[in-house]
Amino acid sequence: MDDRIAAERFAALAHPTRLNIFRRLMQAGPDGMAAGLLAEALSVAPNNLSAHLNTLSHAGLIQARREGRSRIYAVRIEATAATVGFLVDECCQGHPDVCGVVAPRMEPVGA
Amino acid sequence: MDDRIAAERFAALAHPTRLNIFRRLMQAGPDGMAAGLLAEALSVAPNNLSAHLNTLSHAGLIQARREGRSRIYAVRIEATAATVGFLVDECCQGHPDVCGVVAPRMEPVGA
DNA sequence: ATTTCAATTCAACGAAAGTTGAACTGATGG
DNA sequence: CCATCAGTTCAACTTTCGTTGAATTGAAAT
Repeated sequence: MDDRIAAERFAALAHPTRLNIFRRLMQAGPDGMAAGLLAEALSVAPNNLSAHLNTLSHAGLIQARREGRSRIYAVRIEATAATVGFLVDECCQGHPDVCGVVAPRMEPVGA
Repeated sequence: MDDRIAAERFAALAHPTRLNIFRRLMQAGPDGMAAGLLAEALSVAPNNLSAHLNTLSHAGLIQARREGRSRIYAVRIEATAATVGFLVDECCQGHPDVCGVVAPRMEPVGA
């Protein structure tokens, strides 16, 4: 992944409100969540929320679809995974032990 | 980890130059690297670099020590690991498969 | 057609981040 | 003590970000 894209994605996550939005959308799963519900759940003004959603969208971390008069937002899983992967790769350079935090609980299927 | 701290750390990484600094310091390992060498390696003006190092420092991602007239910077591994962990936890909420991307090549021992 | 609801867009403002060049601190060597 | 080298700090400026309230789009219902 390009450094600039990575930086843009970190920037998108670098705000408490957006981090909350992201978390909620992650909890919501692939079906996503309407903007209005997000606004209410997080007590954010709708126009304000729109701006934040736009930032996350532009960074490629989320995606919107229309449904009736609502707009449903959902996390873009591949992009998110790639971002995690990028950070992990950065971290592991020369120090794989750092990444131990990521997948320490994995058990071989046959165990 | 507190959301605000996480956001601050993402913000610290949300800049191409700082991302490069961070990567170099990761490569350098626990011994770290002098500010001057970093400045030369990354072609960044020393005062500018100082500002970025300060941002990363304040976010807790790196640490400085004095050595002669140089100042040596090194990554704070625990903090870095915690940050990766935070992001992974966020991502896995309700969708553990996302984290699969991190370690997709793992083969069950018995397979 | 008009009203209503969901959400975004716009213009304007204040606050924060990034950059630049000059001045400064602190350690080393003559 | 004076010069020098490493690095930081400072003040000024520009750019970008975040927030606010009002106006707008687009879909649904009457």
